[in-house]
Amino acid sequence: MGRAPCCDKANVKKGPWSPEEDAKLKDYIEQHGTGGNWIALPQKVGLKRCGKSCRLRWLNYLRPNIKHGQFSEAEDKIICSLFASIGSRWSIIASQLPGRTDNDIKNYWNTKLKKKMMAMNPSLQRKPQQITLLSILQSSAYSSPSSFRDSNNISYYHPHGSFSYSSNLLSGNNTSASANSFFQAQESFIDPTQKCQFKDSSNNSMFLFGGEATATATSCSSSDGSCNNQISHVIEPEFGDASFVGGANNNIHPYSGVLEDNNTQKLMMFSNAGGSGSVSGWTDKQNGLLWEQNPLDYGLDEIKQLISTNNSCNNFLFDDKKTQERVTYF
DNA sequence: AATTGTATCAACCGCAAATGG
DNA sequence: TCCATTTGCGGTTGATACAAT
Repeated sequence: MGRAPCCDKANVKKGPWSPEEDAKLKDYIEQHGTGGNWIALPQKVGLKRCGKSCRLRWLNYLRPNIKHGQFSEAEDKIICSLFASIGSRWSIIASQLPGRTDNDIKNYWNTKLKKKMMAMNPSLQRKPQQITLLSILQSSAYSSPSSFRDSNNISYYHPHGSFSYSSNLLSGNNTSASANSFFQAQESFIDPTQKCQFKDSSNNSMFLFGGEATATATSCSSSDGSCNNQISHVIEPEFGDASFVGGANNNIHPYSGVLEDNNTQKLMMFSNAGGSGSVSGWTDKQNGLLWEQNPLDYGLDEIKQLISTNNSCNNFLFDDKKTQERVTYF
């Protein structure tokens, strides 16, 4: 028996707020306050929303004096200094920046400021480091299409360029549903009755998995190096030609894995998120070394080191005690 | 102009802490 | 002290906008 939901999910509206909903919530709270109970609030206001959703909408957008848009240099410095001092405690960081919300700061850090900090200190750029395939298979979890994340929250990416598919790359009579069943089936992850083709965007070749009528293995052999949607690899049903060398049964997220083609000794990574995801295309297996640590993916300690060696932030470093003293909790 | 890739950010989710009976 | 409920938080997702090809 799981945890009781905070509201009746079936009768609750989700997704973006309409101007009418915003107006209702804002008017009510300005006149009556929250009443100290967010869960009961939506009913009082006449909104089909979860109480948590109302709270978030009020705190992040509707309450007075919210500041949106460009962060100033001074704000950047405060954010990076506090991050170096206390880590990703966004609500505390937000309490030092009047008008800014924790969500805003978190988004800003994750999408812009972290990259900006790294760009300012190229000496700290991590050198690409190859790791063994085996170590990924034993420790990784799915992170995002094209990368794996290990138990230290470090992600690894395929070093040979971009490789993604969306459901419209599936050919023939396959649908995104069949793609998902391909990725999600954990024990026999290739359904022998389903034929799935994927396009390798690096050279426009196609590769094929499964299918009752097994195609003869063919390879891409065009003279100009482009395969133009020819089938370049065929994985026969029930692993005739390929081995599943990573996946759910190897402690990898069930939607991700690594295939090895026994004939060519090449490897391919796949991962999936909902109706889209990625496949890596085939890559030579080089003594078991395949993936590189993502040079953009820093851990907390490295970010702290980066910030503390960066002049732009040196004047703003706090110690933990002082930070605590200055924080006001509401 | 169409397609594909990438960045952004609002909103959701699950968990832990806080609260109160 | 216990337990149920609510609140707050941080991580993550997914729709959309924008950029690149």
